[in-house]
Amino acid sequence: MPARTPLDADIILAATEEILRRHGPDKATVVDVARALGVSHAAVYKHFASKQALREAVTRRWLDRTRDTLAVIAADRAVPPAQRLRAWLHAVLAGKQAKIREAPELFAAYGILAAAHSTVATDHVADLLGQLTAIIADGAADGGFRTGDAEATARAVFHATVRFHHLAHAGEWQNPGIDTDLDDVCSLLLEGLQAPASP
Amino acid sequence: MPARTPLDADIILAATEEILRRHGPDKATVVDVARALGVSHAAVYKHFASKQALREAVTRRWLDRTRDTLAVIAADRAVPPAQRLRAWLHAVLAGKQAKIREAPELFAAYGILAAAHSTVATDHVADLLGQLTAIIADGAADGGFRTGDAEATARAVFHATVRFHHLAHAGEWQNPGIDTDLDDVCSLLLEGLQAPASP
DNA sequence: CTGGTTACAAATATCAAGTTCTGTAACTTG
DNA sequence: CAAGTTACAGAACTTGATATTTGTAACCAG
Repeated sequence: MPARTPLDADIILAATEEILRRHGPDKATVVDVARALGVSHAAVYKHFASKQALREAVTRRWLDRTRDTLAVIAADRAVPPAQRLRAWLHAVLAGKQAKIREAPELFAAYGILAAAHSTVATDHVADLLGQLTAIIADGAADGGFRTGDAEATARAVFHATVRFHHLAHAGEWQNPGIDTDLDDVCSLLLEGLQAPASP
Repeated sequence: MPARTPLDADIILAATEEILRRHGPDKATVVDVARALGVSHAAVYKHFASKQALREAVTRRWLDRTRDTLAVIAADRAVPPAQRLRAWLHAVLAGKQAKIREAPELFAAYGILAAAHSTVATDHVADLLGQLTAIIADGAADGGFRTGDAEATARAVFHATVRFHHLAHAGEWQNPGIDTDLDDVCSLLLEGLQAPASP
């Protein structure tokens, strides 16, 4: 019996996200997703080539929402670049803390994906690096940042703040001192970026 | 039949390290260690309270050797603090790369220990932080570092270089660009430390 | 021919059995 | 009694039979 509901990619993604949220990434099967939609599991394979592809699509959608939120902060010319950099880095951390709190299962799914070397993870990092580069380029233009290559500098800042955004350190984000720690690293980096001249 | 060999803690530790090296941390049992020494496994328990304690003792010995090597670099007053800081951070990375290359099984054992929240890991970090603090204190005294609290600054530097010493990032230490990456972060941090005045 | 179905092979996961390992205790010997 | 032994209970690991899941193919309705 066909034509119960139309069943397109979006509906499948929403259902998958729900199943993932409920069952967690290890126990969520595509049979579960199909059952939730009232179709056979082969039907979802008409829309997604593999379980891996389905997982990636869900995670990508989820990460893109984060990216868009952060983009607003990164592009806000009203805030001076130094302050904006600090705010952006704190927002990255706060966003991930919120994700863990609200959807630990989805967060775990992202971890599995990252470990599997999916492009979803590297693409997301590239997006964030782009935003960081924009902030630093702004700072070089009018905020007193002394930097030749904004992209290389962005990479260095990203590497120096790995503890505050890389999944491997998610456990430390619960520490009460984590925001102070980030502030301290920010201060050190901003000092370096804003230094009038190098010896 | 007693009194074949004396059997003290050191002999057991050496045998354990050998077994660990050969079998890896998951497959190495205390029965294996005892067999290698030609005694019953209960004999080992006369010297170490538990398998966990035995593993910790082996790892602690191993890490202490690293600590001592790095201490030489940290304490070398002949090298100016800025350069010494850079050299020390590179030595930390190089040391871990060498460990992975030469004794991946022992390295894995350390990872298991760290995950189990053993004090061995936190003690080692404390040791390294102490060395870093000493370098920065030297820099504050005579190397042109502008820092109020050497210990807090050391912590910030340690956090900012997490990618280059935390086990979670061991996979990235194979990347060809890793040394350049560390250099770039070092430069940024040193710029911050040496900045003549903050805005 | 789009959007679904059922049916099936291969890869994976689960579970209950037997086995090995950890840790303790009671025992032996110089 | 120091330095070991054997013996044993419970926890943790194999192992292999069974069940689920993934992914594909051949088939059907509008």
